[in-house]
Amino acid sequence: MKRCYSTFKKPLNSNQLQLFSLESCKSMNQIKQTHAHLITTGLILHPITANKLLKVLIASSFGSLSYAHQLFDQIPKPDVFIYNTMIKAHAVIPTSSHNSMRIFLSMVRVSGFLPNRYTFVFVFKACGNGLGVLEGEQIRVHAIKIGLESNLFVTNAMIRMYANWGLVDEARRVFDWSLDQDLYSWNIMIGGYVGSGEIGRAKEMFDEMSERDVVSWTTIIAGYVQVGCFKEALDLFHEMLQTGPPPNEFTLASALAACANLVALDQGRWIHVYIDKSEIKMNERLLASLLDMYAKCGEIDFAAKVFHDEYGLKLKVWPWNAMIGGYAMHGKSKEAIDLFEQMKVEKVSPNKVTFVALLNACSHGKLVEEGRGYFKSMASSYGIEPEIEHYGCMVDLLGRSGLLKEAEETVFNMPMAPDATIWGALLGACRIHKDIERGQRIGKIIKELDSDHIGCHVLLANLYSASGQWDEAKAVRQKIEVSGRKKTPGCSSIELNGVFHQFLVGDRSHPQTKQLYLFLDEMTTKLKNAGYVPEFGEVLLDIDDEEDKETALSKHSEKLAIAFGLINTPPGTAIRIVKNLRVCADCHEATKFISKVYKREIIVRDRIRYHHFKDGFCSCKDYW
DNA sequence: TTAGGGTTAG
Repeated sequence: MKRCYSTFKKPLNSNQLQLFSLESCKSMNQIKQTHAHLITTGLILHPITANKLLKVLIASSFGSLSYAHQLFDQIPKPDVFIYNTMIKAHAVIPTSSHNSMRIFLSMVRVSGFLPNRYTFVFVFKACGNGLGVLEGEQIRVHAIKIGLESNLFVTNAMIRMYANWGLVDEARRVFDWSLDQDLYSWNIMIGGYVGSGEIGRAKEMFDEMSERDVVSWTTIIAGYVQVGCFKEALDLFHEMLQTGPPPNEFTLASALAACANLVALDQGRWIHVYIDKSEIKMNERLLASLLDMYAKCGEIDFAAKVFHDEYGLKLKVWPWNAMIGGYAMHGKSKEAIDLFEQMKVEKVSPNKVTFVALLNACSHGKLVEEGRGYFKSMASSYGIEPEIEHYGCMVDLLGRSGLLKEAEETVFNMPMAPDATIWGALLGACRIHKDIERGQRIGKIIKELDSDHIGCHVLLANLYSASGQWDEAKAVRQKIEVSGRKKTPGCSSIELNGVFHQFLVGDRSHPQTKQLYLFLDEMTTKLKNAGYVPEFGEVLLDIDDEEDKETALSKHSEKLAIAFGLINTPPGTAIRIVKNLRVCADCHEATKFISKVYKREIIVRDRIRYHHFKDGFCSCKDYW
């Protein structure tokens, strides 16, 4: 406001006045009015004015790229600036990047301009953002001819382009050949390795850096989060706090993701306080990470409080998605649906992630009709075409609620090829409802596809053993072993005073092992006295002896972790466990009894959702 | 002298 006032006090010439009114445009209508005015006064012929109008159209939230493009087509003699502005605008939109190329070629061939270093930065961006290697190489030849290939900005854009294509070795070659590299070059390379899943090489480069800024740190921390090394990510975050630059909102979002996945509530809370105390600007993404952390640490009600307190960010879709996803995880389907309806009232447009969360909520609450309705509304009411993830949700929803035929039909009628997750959802449903015939049929398809998804084969083996067909189960297991692929071992962890303790099935590596197993024996007896009966259907090995079956069950990783929690925490405190796979029926039953017998709240997060055990009941109401 | 490169959900 102050600046506007002082600008008005100074006398302006008509040109300045036009530029000023352009920048203060608040709607498409105002832009159109100004545009008309620029035409009548002839000012539109001035390249700077035309470019300014283009920029407003491209950069403002209400502007439109197609209008900008129309304007661009009407400019009789666009200068290099205007060309570059248009190339850049199209470059950042993957579906539009071919337009960048078209404009570039027209600039060179029709107008006969020599591209400058800015031009190449934008065109390379477009190439890495939706165009192919052929186009990129073609542009590279142009750059070499003009002698701009060695310009640092251009080189960095090229490194980024190759990294985007997944050609990280070629990116590295450009990096190594480059005469000088700066912090950006290094950060782009590290980001490239991270994007290709090569966290080891990313870390090597990170360690070699003579100087690291906040982006270097954030990239490597986010990289560890991406590959599931949450502990390493958090360790690096602590190292950064001690020796590195102050974290920014990007860093904290990644650190929160690590806390969320480790169920490290104390550290997550610490970051929340850090955000409030420091100058970190809360944005919709950081808020979403914060809500996700609270939800994943079991504090869904507190997440809701934070969400409602941050009213200013309620116009963005990210926090809504985090909350709806959080409710879904906790099986609070009604709350998730209410929030989605509230979102409509607030006129926040949902995106595809919103529907994944919403359909998951329906799935966990067995809300078949609602799920069907929302799935249909995606395309008809919101213009969002369902993607494979949404079909996955539907297969899961239908299958788990027992509508196996409809679930199978959904898979066969999908507009895209089903992936391993889809087959897994269907097979999982067959297992829950003990539909051997269908399961075998699905299993055969999976075998034919020779899916790399090891989980599918394991599910098939489990389906056989759950129905007592030990020979078939053995055969599938042997095939898995022969193929040399490894089943992900069940692993549960618990945080105690900031230290994580991990347990595998039958783990004997923990220092407290002896005490732990003694406690487990005692615990099993107590549970049985309270009415607990082991569920042998979950014993996946061909064991004849009842007693041995029971021993196999009692060593499941979540039981070990819970026992460890019971031993090491004061009576009455909640125990938080995180498991990498789904919780098994027997552990689920046992944990209900533990919560009652030991008077503890036990919050277990499995691969898909939360189980909140209290007084002998679970929040999932035995439907998961 | 109106422009440039790197990092954040399911």
